[in-house]
Order: sequence, then C-alpha cells, then structure tokens
Amino acid sequence: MEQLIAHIQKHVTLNDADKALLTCSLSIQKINKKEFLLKAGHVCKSYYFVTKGCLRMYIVNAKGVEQMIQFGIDNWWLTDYMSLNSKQPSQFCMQAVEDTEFIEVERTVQEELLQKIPQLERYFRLVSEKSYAASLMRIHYIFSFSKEERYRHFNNLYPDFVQRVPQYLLASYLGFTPEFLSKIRAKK
Amino acid sequence: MEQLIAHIQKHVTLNDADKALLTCSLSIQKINKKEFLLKAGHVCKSYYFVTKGCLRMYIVNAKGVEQMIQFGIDNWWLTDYMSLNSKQPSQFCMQAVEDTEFIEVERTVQEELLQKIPQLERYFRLVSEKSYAASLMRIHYIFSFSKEERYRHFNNLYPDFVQRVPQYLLASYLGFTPEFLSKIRAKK
DNA sequence: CGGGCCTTTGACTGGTTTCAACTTCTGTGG
DNA sequence: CCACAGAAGTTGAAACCAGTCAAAGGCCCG
Repeated sequence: MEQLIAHIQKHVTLNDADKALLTCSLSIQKINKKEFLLKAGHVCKSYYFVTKGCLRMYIVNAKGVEQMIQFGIDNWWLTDYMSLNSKQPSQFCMQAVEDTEFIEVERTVQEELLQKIPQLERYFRLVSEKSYAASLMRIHYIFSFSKEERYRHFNNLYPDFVQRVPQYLLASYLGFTPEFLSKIRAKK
Repeated sequence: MEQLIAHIQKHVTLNDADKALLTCSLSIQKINKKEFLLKAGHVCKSYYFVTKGCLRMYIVNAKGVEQMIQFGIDNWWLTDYMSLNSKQPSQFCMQAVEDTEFIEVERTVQEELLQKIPQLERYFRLVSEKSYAASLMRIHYIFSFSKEERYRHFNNLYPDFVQRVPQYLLASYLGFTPEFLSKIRAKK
C-alpha cells in the first residue's frame, strides 16, 4: 500500500487525510499463477496496480493464437482502458504470470476517490501519458529493429525480467515465434 | 475553436465562463505543408489539437530512415508526452503533411487552464487513455496481421485517408517499404 | 515417476526487402 | 503557360529474414 502511495507522490502531493482515505478504500489482493483477472467478453471494471509479481494482458487473434499485448510488473498500472471507459466487453485477457500481489481500483471506487482527492485526476493523467509515450516508443522499436535486434535491445534493458518470464511469452511480446527466440539464444 | 470545445464536451461539461476562457486563451494557428512544429533535439513545449489538415510525427532511426510514429488529423491531439513532461529534448519531429490548422496549447497555458477549469484534467486524462488504448490495438494489428493484411485492414477502416497521404508515409506508418505497398496495390 | 508443457533443433518455405532502372507526378521559375 | 528537375510511385530479379512443421529432449508439478 505504501508502494502505491509512494508512486502517486512521485507525481502529485498527498496530505495525511488523502493517504488515510486511500489506505482504507483500497486493499492488497493476491492471485495465483495462471489465474485470471479479466477474460475476453467481460467488461473490464477495474484498474490494477501491481505491487509484486507479474501480470500479462493478451488477446487471441484471428488465427486463434494468444498475442501478448502488455506485461505488468512492480509499479505498473494495467487495465483495458477501452472497455473500462466504454463499458463494452473487453477483447483482452489478463492473467497472472507468477503469484502476484496487486491493488484493485474499481471504476466506481476510482470515481469516489477522484471526487475526494482531485489531484488524483492529474496522477492518472500522467500515468496514462507515460504509458502512451512508452507504447509509441515500442512501436518505434518494432519497426526500426530486426527481430533479433529487438530481442537484444530488450535483453539489455531488462536482463533480469528476461530470465523471469517463459520464453514463449517474451517471444510473443516481442512479436516473433518461440522457435526463433530459441535460435537467437543458441547463437551466443 | 468550437471544434475543440465540442470535443471537450464529449468528455466533460463546460459552462459558458469556461468556454469564454478557452476561447480567449487559445487561438487557431496555420502551418503550411512540409513545415515543422517540432524538430528532434528541441524540447516539446505544447500540445497540438488538429482542426483541419494533417500532421505527422516521426523519428529518424539508427539507419537514418524516417519512421512514421503517428498521424494527427481532425480532432486528434498530438504531442511528445515524454519530452513535454520531462522537459528533455524530443527524439521526434512533427511536420505538416498538408496545409493544416491547429490549436496550440503551451504547457504553461495548459497549467493555467487546468487550475481554472479543473474538469480539463479529466478531459486530458480520457484523451490520453484513449490514445494509449488505440496504440495497444495498433501493436496487436502489427503482430497479428501480415503486412499485406495490415494494409487491407487499414484501407477498410480509413479509405479516404489512404487516398489523401503520400504512399511512402503510409507504408512507413504501417511498417513496410513503399515498394511493397506499390506491389500490394497493383495486385487488385 | 509420469504426463504435459516448454524449449531446442533442422529442413524447407515464403513473404518482404533490397536494389536499380524506369515512369509518372508535382511544383517552381523562366 | 510551358519546361524541366526533383520527388514519388512502379516494376522485376535476387537475396534473406523469419515462419512453419515435425520430431526430439528437458523440466516442472502433481
């Protein structure tokens, strides 16, 4: 819980009353590896803030293949903004990659908190601006690097994370096949 | 100007005083085809809202090739959120594809407006959440479709836009070469 | 210790890029 | 208003990056 408050305070300032309100409105939840937070076809009704472990968001494409969209690790927010705002069924699934601890913020609870702590509006804005910027950079890397370069670049940025997740998820996240990732690694 | 106010009111409500304040704080600007709003190496200091025409944001990659990142047409916000928030130099360039009309909101002006019209904070949050969601869907399409499928899909969604921009920009946006786009089109 | 999931390896295939030459379009100055 | 230069689009041949498929090996968890 202090983790979320610390993250918020990197962006906006909270007084003690705000912190108390957050602490009593929200709680840490746990989920086991392979369990789901969201399944395609259901409306996404919460924001999820990961405090420990790893979540993933994926979509099943027209060929029936699971396509990784996003990982969520420590201090990351994960949700389907589209479904959340439109209240339409989500196309995504959200599943735990490892046993994971997270804070769930239901849309309705978020609304209350935004009323009572107006600077949270700014916090969530800054978070989604950052996520958007990061995803544009990801698109840049996808187009500007070959698949092997992409892997090596990602491996340099997050060497520990690469060791931590199954290769087939990483391969999907980077946009190629697990076989190809295996061949890259065999090289050296 | 009414265009921006209408767009804001799709997300939050404004009273007459708010509208008046927006109208006197902001103004329509024009830029000619090929002119720049932002060049790599400079700090991005504004949000740009396109009311007419077309802007593009691109990055020059390690091989010296211009890589399209984003188009901005009617009712789209375009900016480098990374540079804007961190005040670090941008890696991106922003250039007019056609003669374009837009509303510039400088970061400092935005701060004032956010003070005076608090619900704008929510508006900008919703806009960036939407943009983020759209860019995740774009990543999904990139990975799940072949390049030819990507073009046909995009062509179905935005047939008029495809006619409007130079093919080499569209090819770059979709992540392949102009020659390949030419061949796809020749097929049928 | 067994079964299923994950990873590895190799041969074959094909979608896409690269390069170069040629054609068409566009805009600018005479 | 035409001419011309540079930019944009087309076409084909050759090369290659990465996918597919199949079979074998490793490893985790019940």
